[in-house]
Amino acid sequence: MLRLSKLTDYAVVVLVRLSQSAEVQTSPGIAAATGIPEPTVAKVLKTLAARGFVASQRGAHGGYRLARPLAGIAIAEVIGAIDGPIALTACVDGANAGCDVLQVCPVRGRWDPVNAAIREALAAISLEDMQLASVSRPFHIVSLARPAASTSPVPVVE
Amino acid sequence: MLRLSKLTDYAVVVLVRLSQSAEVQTSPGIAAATGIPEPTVAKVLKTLAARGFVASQRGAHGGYRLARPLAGIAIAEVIGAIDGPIALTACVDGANAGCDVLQVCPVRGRWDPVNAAIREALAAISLEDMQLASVSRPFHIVSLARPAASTSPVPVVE
DNA sequence: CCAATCAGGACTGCTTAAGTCCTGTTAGCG
DNA sequence: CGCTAACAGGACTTAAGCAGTCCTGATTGG
Repeated sequence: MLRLSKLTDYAVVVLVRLSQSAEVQTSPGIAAATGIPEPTVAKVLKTLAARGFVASQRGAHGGYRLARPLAGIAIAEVIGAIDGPIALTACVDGANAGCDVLQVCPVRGRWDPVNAAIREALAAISLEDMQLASVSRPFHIVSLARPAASTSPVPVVE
Repeated sequence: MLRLSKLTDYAVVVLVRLSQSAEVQTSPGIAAATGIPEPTVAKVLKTLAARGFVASQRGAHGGYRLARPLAGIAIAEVIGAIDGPIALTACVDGANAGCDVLQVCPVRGRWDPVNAAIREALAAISLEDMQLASVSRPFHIVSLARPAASTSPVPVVE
Protein backbone atom coordinates (compact mmCIF):
# COMPACT_ATOMS: atom_id res chain seq x y z
CA MET A 1 0.00 0.00 0.00
CA LEU A 2 3.03 2.20 0.17
CA ARG A 3 1.91 2.81 3.67
CA LEU A 4 3.30 5.41 6.01
CA SER A 5 3.54 4.54 9.67
CA LYS A 6 0.87 5.93 11.93
CA LEU A 7 3.50 7.48 14.11
CA THR A 8 4.53 9.77 11.30
CA ASP A 9 0.95 10.77 10.76
CA TYR A 10 0.65 11.51 14.44
CA ALA A 11 3.85 13.53 14.36
CA VAL A 12 2.40 15.79 11.70
CA VAL A 13 -0.78 16.24 13.67
CA VAL A 14 1.13 17.02 16.84
CA LEU A 15 3.44 19.51 15.13
CA VAL A 16 0.54 21.35 13.57
CA ARG A 17 -1.17 21.43 16.93
CA LEU A 18 1.92 22.83 18.59
CA SER A 19 2.08 25.57 16.00
CA GLN A 20 -1.26 26.90 17.15
CA SER A 21 0.17 28.27 20.37
CA ALA A 22 3.43 29.88 21.38
CA GLU A 23 3.04 28.58 24.93
CA VAL A 24 4.44 25.26 26.00
CA GLN A 25 1.92 22.45 25.83
CA THR A 26 1.97 19.25 27.82
CA SER A 27 1.66 15.87 26.20
CA PRO A 28 -1.59 15.11 28.06
CA GLY A 29 -2.96 18.38 26.77
CA ILE A 30 -1.98 17.63 23.21
CA ALA A 31 -3.40 14.16 23.55
CA ALA A 32 -6.73 15.59 24.65
CA ALA A 33 -6.73 18.13 21.85
CA THR A 34 -5.85 15.70 19.10
CA GLY A 35 -7.58 12.55 20.29
CA ILE A 36 -4.37 10.55 20.08
CA PRO A 37 -3.66 8.30 23.08
CA GLU A 38 -1.47 10.07 25.61
CA PRO A 39 1.38 7.54 25.80
CA THR A 40 1.64 7.58 22.05
CA VAL A 41 1.73 11.36 21.97
CA ALA A 42 4.49 11.30 24.56
CA LYS A 43 6.43 8.81 22.49
CA VAL A 44 6.14 10.90 19.37
CA LEU A 45 7.08 14.07 21.20
CA LYS A 46 10.16 12.51 22.67
CA THR A 47 11.34 11.52 19.23
CA LEU A 48 10.54 14.94 17.84
CA ALA A 49 12.45 16.54 20.70
CA ALA A 50 15.44 14.31 20.12
CA ARG A 51 15.47 15.31 16.45
CA GLY A 52 15.21 18.99 17.21
CA PHE A 53 11.75 19.65 15.84
CA VAL A 54 10.39 20.66 19.23
CA ALA A 55 11.96 22.11 22.36
CA SER A 56 11.09 20.64 25.72
CA GLN A 57 10.76 22.27 29.13
CA ARG A 58 11.07 19.84 32.00
CA GLY A 59 9.63 20.05 35.46
CA ALA A 60 6.34 21.44 36.68
CA HIS A 61 4.60 23.64 34.15
CA GLY A 62 6.85 22.18 31.55
CA GLY A 63 5.87 20.98 28.12
CA TYR A 64 6.78 21.27 24.49
CA ARG A 65 6.86 24.03 21.91
CA LEU A 66 7.97 24.21 18.30
CA ALA A 67 11.67 24.72 17.83
CA ARG A 68 11.30 25.66 14.17
CA PRO A 69 8.55 27.30 12.14
CA LEU A 70 6.18 24.99 10.33
CA ALA A 71 7.13 26.46 6.99
CA GLY A 72 10.67 25.26 7.48
CA ILE A 73 9.75 21.65 8.12
CA ALA A 74 9.36 19.44 5.07
CA ILE A 75 7.27 16.30 5.15
CA ALA A 76 10.35 14.39 4.13
CA GLU A 77 12.10 15.49 7.32
CA VAL A 78 9.32 14.26 9.55
CA ILE A 79 9.14 10.94 7.76
CA GLY A 80 12.88 10.59 7.97
CA ALA A 81 12.87 11.36 11.67
CA ILE A 82 10.08 9.00 12.65
CA ASP A 83 10.13 6.28 10.05
CA GLY A 84 13.76 6.28 9.11
CA PRO A 85 15.27 7.04 5.73
CA ILE A 86 12.98 7.11 2.74
CA ALA A 87 13.72 3.99 0.74
CA LEU A 88 11.13 1.83 -0.93
CA THR A 89 13.08 -1.39 -0.90
CA ALA A 90 15.52 -3.00 1.44
CA CYS A 91 18.04 -3.30 -1.36
CA VAL A 92 19.20 0.25 -0.96
CA ASP A 93 20.93 2.01 1.93
CA GLY A 94 23.80 -0.44 2.00
CA ALA A 95 21.96 -3.37 3.52
CA ASN A 96 22.65 -5.58 0.55
CA ALA A 97 23.95 -8.47 2.55
CA GLY A 98 20.45 -9.72 3.20
CA CYS A 99 19.33 -9.92 -0.40
CA ASP A 100 19.40 -13.50 -1.60
CA VAL A 101 18.71 -12.74 -5.22
CA LEU A 102 21.43 -10.13 -5.46
CA GLN A 103 23.50 -12.11 -7.89
CA VAL A 104 20.79 -12.40 -10.50
CA CYS A 105 18.51 -9.47 -9.77
CA PRO A 106 18.19 -7.47 -13.00
CA VAL A 107 16.97 -4.29 -11.37
CA ARG A 108 19.11 -4.25 -8.27
CA GLY A 109 19.87 -0.78 -7.13
CA ARG A 110 17.57 0.55 -9.81
CA TRP A 111 15.06 1.81 -7.33
CA ASP A 112 17.42 4.66 -6.67
CA PRO A 113 15.86 7.10 -9.16
CA VAL A 114 12.45 6.12 -7.87
CA ASN A 115 13.47 6.79 -4.31
CA ALA A 116 15.04 10.07 -5.33
CA ALA A 117 11.87 11.15 -7.09
CA ILE A 118 9.77 10.45 -4.05
CA ARG A 119 12.24 12.14 -1.78
CA GLU A 120 12.13 15.25 -3.91
CA ALA A 121 8.38 15.30 -3.95
CA LEU A 122 8.24 15.00 -0.18
CA ALA A 123 10.94 17.59 0.37
CA ALA A 124 8.97 20.14 -1.61
CA ILE A 125 5.97 20.08 0.71
CA SER A 126 6.18 21.74 4.12
CA LEU A 127 3.92 21.24 7.08
CA GLU A 128 2.67 24.76 6.59
CA ASP A 129 1.49 23.77 3.14
CA MET A 130 -0.58 21.02 4.63
CA GLN A 131 -1.98 23.32 7.24
CA LEU A 132 -2.83 25.96 4.66
CA ALA A 133 -4.55 23.41 2.51
CA SER A 134 -6.59 22.53 5.56
CA VAL A 135 -7.76 26.09 5.93
CA SER A 136 -8.38 27.03 2.36
CA ARG A 137 -10.14 23.90 1.26
CA PRO A 138 -12.85 21.82 2.81
CA PHE A 139 -12.65 18.09 2.78
CA HIS A 140 -12.88 16.29 -0.49
CA ILE A 141 -11.06 13.15 -1.30
CA VAL A 142 -12.27 12.48 -4.79
CA SER A 143 -10.17 12.55 -7.90
CA LEU A 144 -7.57 10.47 -6.24
CA ALA A 145 -6.81 6.81 -6.58
CA ARG A 146 -10.37 5.60 -6.59
CA PRO A 147 -13.31 7.10 -8.44
CA ALA A 148 -15.03 8.42 -5.33
CA ALA A 149 -16.64 5.32 -3.93
CA SER A 150 -18.13 7.41 -1.12
CA THR A 151 -19.30 4.51 0.97
CA SER A 152 -19.93 6.60 4.03
CA PRO A 153 -21.15 10.19 4.20
CA VAL A 154 -18.18 12.29 5.17
CA PRO A 155 -18.95 15.07 7.64
CA VAL A 156 -17.52 18.24 6.19
CA VAL A 157 -16.30 20.68 8.81
CA GLU A 158 -15.76 24.20 7.62
CA MET B 1 10.35 3.40 6.43
CA LEU B 2 7.95 4.13 3.62
CA ARG B 3 8.46 0.57 2.65
CA LEU B 4 7.26 -1.11 -0.47
CA SER B 5 6.13 -4.70 -0.27
CA LYS B 6 8.52 -7.33 -1.49
CA LEU B 7 5.90 -8.64 -3.87
CA THR B 8 6.01 -5.40 -5.81
CA ASP B 9 9.74 -5.61 -6.00
CA TYR B 10 9.44 -9.15 -7.28
CA ALA B 11 6.87 -8.06 -9.82
CA VAL B 12 9.30 -5.58 -11.30
CA VAL B 13 12.03 -8.17 -11.46
CA VAL B 14 9.72 -10.68 -13.09
CA LEU B 15 8.43 -8.22 -15.65
CA VAL B 16 11.92 -7.17 -16.63
CA ARG B 17 12.88 -10.79 -16.92
CA LEU B 18 9.90 -11.50 -19.15
CA SER B 19 10.88 -8.64 -21.42
CA GLN B 20 14.13 -10.38 -22.26
CA SER B 21 12.40 -12.97 -24.39
CA ALA B 22 9.45 -13.01 -26.75
CA GLU B 23 8.80 -16.69 -25.98
CA VAL B 24 6.52 -17.78 -23.21
CA GLN B 25 8.32 -18.53 -19.98
CA THR B 26 7.15 -20.82 -17.21
CA SER B 27 7.04 -19.73 -13.63
CA PRO B 28 9.59 -22.38 -12.56
CA GLY B 29 11.89 -21.07 -15.25
CA ILE B 30 11.51 -17.50 -14.13
CA ALA B 31 12.03 -18.56 -10.56
CA ALA B 32 15.28 -20.24 -11.49
CA ALA B 33 16.42 -17.24 -13.48
CA THR B 34 15.62 -14.67 -10.83
CA GLY B 35 16.33 -16.58 -7.64
CA ILE B 36 12.87 -15.88 -6.31
CA PRO B 37 11.08 -18.89 -4.77
CA GLU B 38 8.88 -20.59 -7.32
CA PRO B 39 5.53 -20.40 -5.46
CA THR B 40 6.07 -16.71 -4.91
CA VAL B 41 6.86 -16.18 -8.56
CA ALA B 42 3.68 -18.01 -9.47
CA LYS B 43 1.70 -15.85 -7.09
CA VAL B 44 3.08 -12.66 -8.54
CA LEU B 45 2.50 -13.82 -12.08
CA LYS B 46 -1.09 -14.70 -11.38
CA THR B 47 -1.71 -11.23 -10.10
CA LEU B 48 0.09 -9.67 -13.03
CA ALA B 49 -1.97 -11.79 -15.41
CA ALA B 50 -5.20 -10.77 -13.72
CA ARG B 51 -4.22 -7.10 -14.09
CA GLY B 52 -3.32 -7.48 -17.74
CA PHE B 53 0.39 -6.90 -17.48
CA VAL B 54 1.21 -10.37 -18.77
CA ALA B 55 -0.62 -12.83 -20.98
CA SER B 56 -0.78 -16.45 -19.95
CA GLN B 57 -0.83 -19.61 -22.01
CA ARG B 58 -2.27 -22.58 -20.21
CA GLY B 59 -1.62 -26.23 -20.73
CA ALA B 60 1.55 -28.03 -21.66
CA HIS B 61 4.27 -25.79 -23.02
CA GLY B 62 2.35 -22.89 -21.60
CA GLY B 63 3.75 -19.96 -19.69
CA TYR B 64 3.71 -16.19 -19.55
CA ARG B 65 4.77 -13.39 -21.79
CA LEU B 66 4.52 -9.64 -21.60
CA ALA B 67 1.19 -8.25 -22.72
CA ARG B 68 2.50 -4.68 -22.95
CA PRO B 69 5.91 -3.21 -23.69
CA LEU B 70 8.03 -2.29 -20.69
CA ALA B 71 8.13 1.32 -21.75
CA GLY B 72 4.39 1.55 -21.35
CA ILE B 73 4.33 0.29 -17.80
CA ALA B 74 4.83 2.89 -15.09
CA ILE B 75 6.10 1.94 -11.66
CA ALA B 76 2.95 3.42 -10.24
CA GLU B 77 0.88 0.88 -12.14
CA VAL B 78 2.80 -2.06 -10.80
CA ILE B 79 2.61 -0.75 -7.27
CA GLY B 80 -1.08 -0.12 -7.65
CA ALA B 81 -1.66 -3.60 -9.00
CA ILE B 82 0.27 -5.47 -6.35
CA ASP B 83 0.15 -3.28 -3.29
CA GLY B 84 -3.12 -1.53 -3.85
CA PRO B 85 -3.71 2.17 -4.36
CA ILE B 86 -0.92 4.55 -3.52
CA ALA B 87 -1.94 6.32 -0.36
CA LEU B 88 0.35 7.08 2.53
CA THR B 89 -2.26 7.12 5.24
CA ALA B 90 -5.46 5.25 5.92
CA CYS B 91 -7.33 8.55 6.15
CA VAL B 92 -7.68 8.82 2.40
CA ASP B 93 -9.52 6.70 -0.12
CA GLY B 94 -12.83 7.04 1.64
CA ALA B 95 -12.09 4.80 4.59
CA ASN B 96 -12.63 7.60 7.05
CA ALA B 97 -14.98 5.70 9.26
CA GLY B 98 -12.11 3.98 11.00
CA CYS B 99 -10.29 7.12 12.06
CA ASP B 100 -10.92 7.84 15.72
CA VAL B 101 -9.37 11.27 15.72
CA LEU B 102 -11.32 12.42 12.72
CA GLN B 103 -13.27 15.03 14.59
CA VAL B 104 -10.25 16.91 15.84
CA CYS B 105 -7.55 15.99 13.37
CA PRO B 106 -6.16 19.26 12.01
CA VAL B 107 -4.59 17.75 8.93
CA ARG B 108 -7.19 15.25 7.91
CA GLY B 109 -7.32 14.76 4.23
CA ARG B 110 -4.28 16.99 3.89
CA TRP B 111 -2.12 14.16 2.77
CA ASP B 112 -3.85 14.39 -0.56
CA PRO B 113 -1.32 16.71 -2.20
CA VAL B 114 1.45 14.57 -0.79
CA ASN B 115 -0.08 11.44 -2.21
CA ALA B 116 -0.62 13.16 -5.52
CA ALA B 117 2.99 14.27 -5.66
CA ILE B 118 4.23 10.77 -5.04
CA ARG B 119 1.82 9.33 -7.54
CA GLU B 120 3.05 11.71 -10.19
CA ALA B 121 6.64 10.89 -9.47
CA LEU B 122 5.96 7.19 -9.77
CA ALA B 123 3.84 7.57 -12.88
CA ALA B 124 6.71 9.30 -14.65
CA ILE B 125 9.08 6.36 -14.36
CA SER B 126 8.57 3.32 -16.55
CA LEU B 127 10.01 -0.13 -16.10
CA GLU B 128 12.08 0.48 -19.18
CA ASP B 129 13.68 3.42 -17.43
CA MET B 130 14.73 1.16 -14.60
CA GLN B 131 16.04 -1.41 -17.00
CA LEU B 132 17.99 1.17 -18.96
CA ALA B 133 19.50 2.49 -15.79
CA SER B 134 20.57 -1.02 -15.04
CA VAL B 135 22.41 -1.27 -18.31
CA SER B 136 24.00 2.13 -18.47
CA ARG B 137 25.19 2.37 -14.92
CA PRO B 138 27.00 -0.08 -12.69
CA PHE B 139 26.02 -0.59 -9.11
CA HIS B 140 26.55 2.19 -6.68
CA ILE B 141 24.25 2.97 -3.87
CA VAL B 142 25.97 5.83 -2.14
CA SER B 143 24.80 9.41 -2.08
CA LEU B 144 21.33 8.37 -1.07
CA ALA B 145 19.58 8.69 2.23
CA ARG B 146 22.57 8.06 4.42
CA PRO B 147 26.00 9.62 4.13
CA ALA B 148 27.59 6.36 3.06
CA ALA B 149 27.91 4.64 6.37
CA SER B 150 29.48 1.67 4.62
CA THR B 151 29.27 -0.70 7.54
CA SER B 152 29.84 -3.67 5.31
CA PRO B 153 32.11 -3.72 2.29
CA VAL B 154 29.76 -3.51 -0.64
CA PRO B 155 30.90 -5.46 -3.65
CA VAL B 156 30.94 -2.96 -6.48
CA VAL B 157 30.29 -4.53 -9.83
CA GLU B 158 31.72 -2.54 -12.66
C1' DC C 1 -5.30 -40.47 -21.90
C1' DC C 2 -1.51 -38.35 -19.53
C1' DA C 3 1.44 -34.83 -18.16
C1' DA C 4 2.53 -30.08 -17.85
C1' DT C 5 1.03 -25.73 -16.71
C1' DC C 6 -1.88 -21.93 -15.17
C1' DA C 7 -6.08 -20.28 -11.91
C1' DG C 8 -7.68 -19.30 -7.63
C1' DG C 9 -8.16 -19.55 -3.16
C1' DA C 10 -7.09 -20.87 1.86
C1' DC C 11 -3.94 -21.26 5.35
C1' DT C 12 0.13 -20.47 8.44
C1' DG C 13 4.34 -18.46 10.37
C1' DC C 14 6.90 -14.48 10.83
C1' DT C 15 8.24 -9.81 10.90
C1' DT C 16 7.39 -5.32 12.38
C1' DA C 17 5.04 -1.62 14.06
C1' DA C 18 1.82 0.18 17.58
C1' DG C 19 0.84 0.86 21.96
C1' DT C 20 1.77 0.47 26.99
C1' DC C 21 4.41 0.62 31.07
C1' DC C 22 8.24 1.34 34.21
C1' DT C 23 12.03 3.87 36.19
C1' DG C 24 14.77 7.90 36.44
C1' DT C 25 15.55 13.00 36.12
C1' DT C 26 14.35 17.85 36.30
C1' DA C 27 12.04 21.95 37.91
C1' DG C 28 8.47 24.75 40.08
C1' DC C 29 5.80 25.51 44.42
C1' DG C 30 4.17 25.46 49.07
C1' DC D 1 13.17 21.24 52.07
C1' DG D 2 10.02 18.01 50.42
C1' DC D 3 6.31 17.18 47.12
C1' DT D 4 4.38 17.09 42.77
C1' DA D 5 4.13 17.74 37.81
C1' DA D 6 6.24 16.94 33.81
C1' DC D 7 9.82 15.10 30.46
C1' DA D 8 13.64 11.22 29.20
C1' DG D 9 14.60 6.84 27.86
C1' DG D 10 14.16 2.37 27.48
C1' DA D 11 11.85 -2.43 27.68
C1' DC D 12 8.05 -5.03 26.93
C1' DT D 13 3.56 -6.95 25.01
C1' DT D 14 0.34 -7.29 21.71
C1' DA D 15 -1.68 -7.00 17.24
C1' DA D 16 -1.81 -6.60 12.33
C1' DG D 17 -0.13 -7.34 7.82
C1' DC D 18 2.56 -9.68 4.69
C1' DA D 19 5.45 -13.36 2.75
C1' DG D 20 5.38 -17.77 1.65
C1' DT D 21 3.34 -22.36 1.06
C1' DC D 22 0.00 -25.60 -0.28
C1' DC D 23 -4.16 -27.61 -2.20
C1' DT D 24 -7.68 -28.31 -5.65
C1' DG D 25 -9.43 -27.45 -10.12
C1' DA D 26 -9.19 -26.16 -15.14
C1' DT D 27 -6.84 -26.17 -19.55
C1' DT D 28 -4.02 -27.76 -23.39
C1' DG D 29 -0.48 -30.17 -26.07
C1' DG D 30 1.58 -34.73 -27.01
